[in-house]
Amino acid sequence: MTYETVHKVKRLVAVDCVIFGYEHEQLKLLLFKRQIEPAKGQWSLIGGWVNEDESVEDAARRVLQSITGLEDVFPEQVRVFSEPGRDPGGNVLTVAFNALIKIEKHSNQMIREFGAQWFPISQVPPLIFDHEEMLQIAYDRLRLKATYNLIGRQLLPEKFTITQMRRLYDQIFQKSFDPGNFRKKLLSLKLLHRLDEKERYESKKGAFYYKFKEEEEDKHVEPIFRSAIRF
Amino acid sequence: MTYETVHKVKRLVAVDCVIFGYEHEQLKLLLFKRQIEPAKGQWSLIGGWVNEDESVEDAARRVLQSITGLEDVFPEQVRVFSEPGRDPGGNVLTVAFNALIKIEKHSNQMIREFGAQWFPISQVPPLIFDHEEMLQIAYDRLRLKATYNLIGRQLLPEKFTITQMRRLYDQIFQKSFDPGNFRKKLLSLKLLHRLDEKERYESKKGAFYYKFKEEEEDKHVEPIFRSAIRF
DNA sequence: ACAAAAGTGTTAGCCGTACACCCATGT
DNA sequence: ACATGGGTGTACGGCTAACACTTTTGT
Repeated sequence: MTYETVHKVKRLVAVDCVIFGYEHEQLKLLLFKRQIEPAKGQWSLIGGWVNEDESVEDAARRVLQSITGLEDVFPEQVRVFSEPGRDPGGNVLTVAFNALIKIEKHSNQMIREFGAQWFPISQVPPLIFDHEEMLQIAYDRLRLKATYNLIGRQLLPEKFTITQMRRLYDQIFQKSFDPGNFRKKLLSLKLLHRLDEKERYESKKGAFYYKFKEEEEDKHVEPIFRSAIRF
Repeated sequence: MTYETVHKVKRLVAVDCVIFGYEHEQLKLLLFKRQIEPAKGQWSLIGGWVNEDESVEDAARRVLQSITGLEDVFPEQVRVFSEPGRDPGGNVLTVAFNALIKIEKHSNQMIREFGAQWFPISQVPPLIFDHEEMLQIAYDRLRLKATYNLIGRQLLPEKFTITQMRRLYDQIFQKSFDPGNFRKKLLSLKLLHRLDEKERYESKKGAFYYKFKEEEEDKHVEPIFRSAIRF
């Protein structure tokens, strides 16, 4: 440890996870009642300390696993927040992460244990410290990603209809995409393949289920809709 | 300091700056001969430790100021690199930053003092540790930014011709933009205003100088060219 | 028969790209 | 006069957005 011999300043390093989920045709955010002082009992993003010999990605995965019980989450860095005084409890450098979660899949018991609650994205309560700024930036990043990648694999069920995907995009961008145009654009990407099975509850006619093609993991695409870019 | 009472792991935190410049119609990168072990004498990005009670942005600005003598640099976060073992000298978490510099403006004396050298972006030597990955990601980020913002204010002289701006974009995207189309697109953004003065060296006819409008600082625009997005 | 969502078709307009072409001027 | 980059014009193709229209089927 070459650098240890000279005295260098070390910092407390944390991760904060912005956990998005999708349920009842609503984009939701998972928030927590803070367990420790300061600001105990107020709503916040879920965070955790980064251990020695651990990457921030691993720390985020560890935190997400402990909360949701899920192993297959893929947290993505948003950015670092390190203004002195951003956390009244100490000089903490935190790395914000985005995570997408299937709400129905995770353990609700864990959630209850941690005093957590899903909030519709349009009805988020006041948050501690700079967490509202973090959320704003994380949400912007999610929309940017949704513009250039077809997201939904981690938010929708394994098989889903075009309409379900459209409703998800409606939620993310807070607008209504044209059903016909959305369908054509989506299928033109060739990232999905149709199953021989129909969804029969949402419409009389029934709508074919689709799945993501396995091989097209996170493929970078042209903007889904030009108008979606603006925000 | 609430969190200090319980023992928490602290980390060495550094910043690494990816410094882009533009000179002789070439996009360049400022690299340094590393002054300390390990890997002393090899090429690297310039880095620095983050002090207590200092944001990573402030640390990046401080490092850039100490190297270039410039006060008005606006480092932008790229992302965190924190894999254990990424730096053989110790367990260092580093935040990568992009910075754009007017090459002719900064103090060359400082540069010499630090064993620094400008490299054309296409002729970068091998770098230490994970700095090549950092550069790759930083460069991708620069191109993304150049797609949605008109950059150049910090790379070109105060007044410049449309052709000079086009050559900068040619360099950034490693392609040749069509002169006529680039001109029309650029002017349609209405981010520049024309001066009553002409550049007289590069062509017989002479080309009007343009300046950035002061009020349009970092305005978010539609993609400059659709084809520029792909990379 | 009607409603309601699935799915297809059509059209107008915008915009990117390619490329032709004139302009101004120093040699 | 001619070469050179500055600057303008045009035309084609592809895509978006708006919306009409057909299909299917449960009630």
